[in-house]
Amino acid sequence: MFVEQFFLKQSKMQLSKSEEELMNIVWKLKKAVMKDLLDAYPEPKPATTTVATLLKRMTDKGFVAYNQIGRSREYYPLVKKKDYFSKHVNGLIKNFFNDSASQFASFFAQETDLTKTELEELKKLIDNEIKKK
Amino acid sequence: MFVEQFFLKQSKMQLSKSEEELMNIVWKLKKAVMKDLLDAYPEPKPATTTVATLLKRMTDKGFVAYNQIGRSREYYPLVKKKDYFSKHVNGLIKNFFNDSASQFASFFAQETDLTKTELEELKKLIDNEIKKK
DNA sequence: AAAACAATTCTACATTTGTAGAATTAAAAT
DNA sequence: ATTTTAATTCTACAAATGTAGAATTGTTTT
Repeated sequence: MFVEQFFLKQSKMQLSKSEEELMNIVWKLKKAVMKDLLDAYPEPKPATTTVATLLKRMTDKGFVAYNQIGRSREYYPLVKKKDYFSKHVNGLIKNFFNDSASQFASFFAQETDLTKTELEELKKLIDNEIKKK
Repeated sequence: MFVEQFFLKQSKMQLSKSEEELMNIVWKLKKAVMKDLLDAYPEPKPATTTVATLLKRMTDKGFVAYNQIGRSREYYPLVKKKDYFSKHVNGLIKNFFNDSASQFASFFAQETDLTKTELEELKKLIDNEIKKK
């Protein structure tokens, strides 16, 4: 395989559903050893080896790394949730809304059930953003 | 396999990436035979058989159906884009924002690069939503 | 009619994903 | 020191996904 292709693949790679679930735990805990991760899982918890496999794959994909602490490892995220998310949402937007964020926004405002208060807050927030521009 | 499990699976089932891409085309065209679908694909187009496989899987999953027109089929979506989407976005929200739509909203407002004009429009839209409540 | 085209079905196969047992090893608790 | 616990690595395997060739069969063109 060519090196360039390798890197392309690398950057393209994304987490699978269950990796995402685990990633979420990692983000929440910030730093965690196997036990912490397992504890954070809701019932029914997966087998330790399952989590280990996922962590390995996520490490290979460059989403987490770890510090060796004795014989165990303290895992931590390599990508910020925010960044991961932006990409994700932008993918959605690109895929379904002809790359138009505003189209998505209006969809979102209409289709999600935000309460009046939440909407008010959102409005405030947007006002702030407008001021920044 | 138990019937209940079957239905559970059914409802849980979702489209894969490339199925999603195709679904998007189906939504856009509303009704389309193989040729139309292939034409709508950007270069490099997949093999006809690839699309056929995807359509088969999507049909099995209950996302598209078709009318037999002579030799070929006229495919059409069984789920509305909007519905598919809501679920999708709600999944995102649940997964990453502790199920808080407003948290997602604020993330969205801050992290997506909407222009000033778009933000203004969004604000108007939100105002409308507020009035509806 | 012969050739070219369109669509479908079958078969196939490499990768990726979900899940976890077995074996090993070190550390912690009794 | 012996047992228990925690973590890791190795191996495995079924299901899902991405992709498409081969074969077949009508349909349309030339």
